[in-house]
Amino acid sequence: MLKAGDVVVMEREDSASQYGEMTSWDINDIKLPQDVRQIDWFQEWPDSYVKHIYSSEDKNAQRHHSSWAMRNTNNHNSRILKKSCLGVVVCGNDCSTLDGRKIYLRPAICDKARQKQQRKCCPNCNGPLRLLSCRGHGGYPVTNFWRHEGQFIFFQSKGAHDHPRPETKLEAEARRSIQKAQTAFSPSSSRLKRIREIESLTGAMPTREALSLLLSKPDAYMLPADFEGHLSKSSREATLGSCSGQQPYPRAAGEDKGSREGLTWSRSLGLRRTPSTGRLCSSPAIPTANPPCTAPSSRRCAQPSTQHVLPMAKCGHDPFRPNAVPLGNESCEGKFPPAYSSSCLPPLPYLAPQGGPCPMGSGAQLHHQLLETLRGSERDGGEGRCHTDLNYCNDGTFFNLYPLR
DNA sequence: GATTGCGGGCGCA
DNA sequence: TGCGCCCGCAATC
Repeated sequence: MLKAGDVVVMEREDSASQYGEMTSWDINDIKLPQDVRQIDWFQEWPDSYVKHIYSSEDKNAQRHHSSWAMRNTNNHNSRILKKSCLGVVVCGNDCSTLDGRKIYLRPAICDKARQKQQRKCCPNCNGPLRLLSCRGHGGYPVTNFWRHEGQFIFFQSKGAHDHPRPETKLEAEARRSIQKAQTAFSPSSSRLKRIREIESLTGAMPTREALSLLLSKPDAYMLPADFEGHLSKSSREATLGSCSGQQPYPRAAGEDKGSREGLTWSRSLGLRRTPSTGRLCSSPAIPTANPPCTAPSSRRCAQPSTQHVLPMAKCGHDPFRPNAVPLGNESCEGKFPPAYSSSCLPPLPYLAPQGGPCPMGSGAQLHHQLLETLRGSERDGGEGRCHTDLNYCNDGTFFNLYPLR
């Protein structure tokens, strides 16, 4: 089996796909090449007519993973797995956040779940959601083919996506989890009720803890255990899957434009910072009002959360030509090491705080308090826990997951 | 509940 | 025959 440092040379060329593109094999060939000199780095966002050869030990390749929303398609060939792109779910009102970001949700893979998803409303403006189908392959969805052959997994993509990138699977999962958590901990949650009861019974000012709960958004950060577990799990999975497998896969620089791009956009969701302070850029991202949409802000903020918003004009991104983004654009990219991809670090959803300006000063204080609380629980939780989450906190990302108002 | 893989079946070119 | 698509099922998370 292939391992890092094995016979197979894994050159970190700018274009790991070059070899794949240059090869003459086709996924339908009876016999695929086995004298592979170079395997490719896993591509999260394969686009256009590309071919890749992955190691059979590549976890992502094993799972036929793609950050595009790909559904299984029956090609009546058990040797070749075929998947077709579902496109992206956009806001029917074509709304944007104040800073010009668009809503690009990940279509549910399951048909039923997708239909259900389309009955839901835009997390930004409460408008209808619309599925933007992929027509990048001669009017048909882009198709991806996977074929396991010996030590390698052959990948072939046909068609160029003619739509923006949806949120990644991790982002979508996080969004669902947060929505779930917010539903479970609505303002009428028992915890808040209890605080109010205590307050009314004692007639005293709320305790510091209770104050924190009241001033901040209790239902935004008082998460159920399973939610925390979910995020941790996602972190672990992503780390195991993409970063710490048998092969210490750093991403191939150039060819990984797509992944970097996804990274960039993901970062821009949760890691916006003011350039000067390095803190989170709170104001532009806060949809205190949303002219294009008429939905009440309370509704927006009721499920703020996790809208997947992509930078448009601000970062000069054209979602249809994402690869045109200059790498290392600090204004758009986060501070994570480039070796990390969005599948390494669970992309964090952007949480739109409830209307009005966000008091960063007191927010930071409460945030610090929250961190201390979490650190305590982290210590209580034992050694086995993933510490990445706290790193997120330190990185400020936690602000976006758990907005303070 | 959602995802994923598989396979039967249908229509079309 | 190849392709796209729909559907249902089972396993898994």
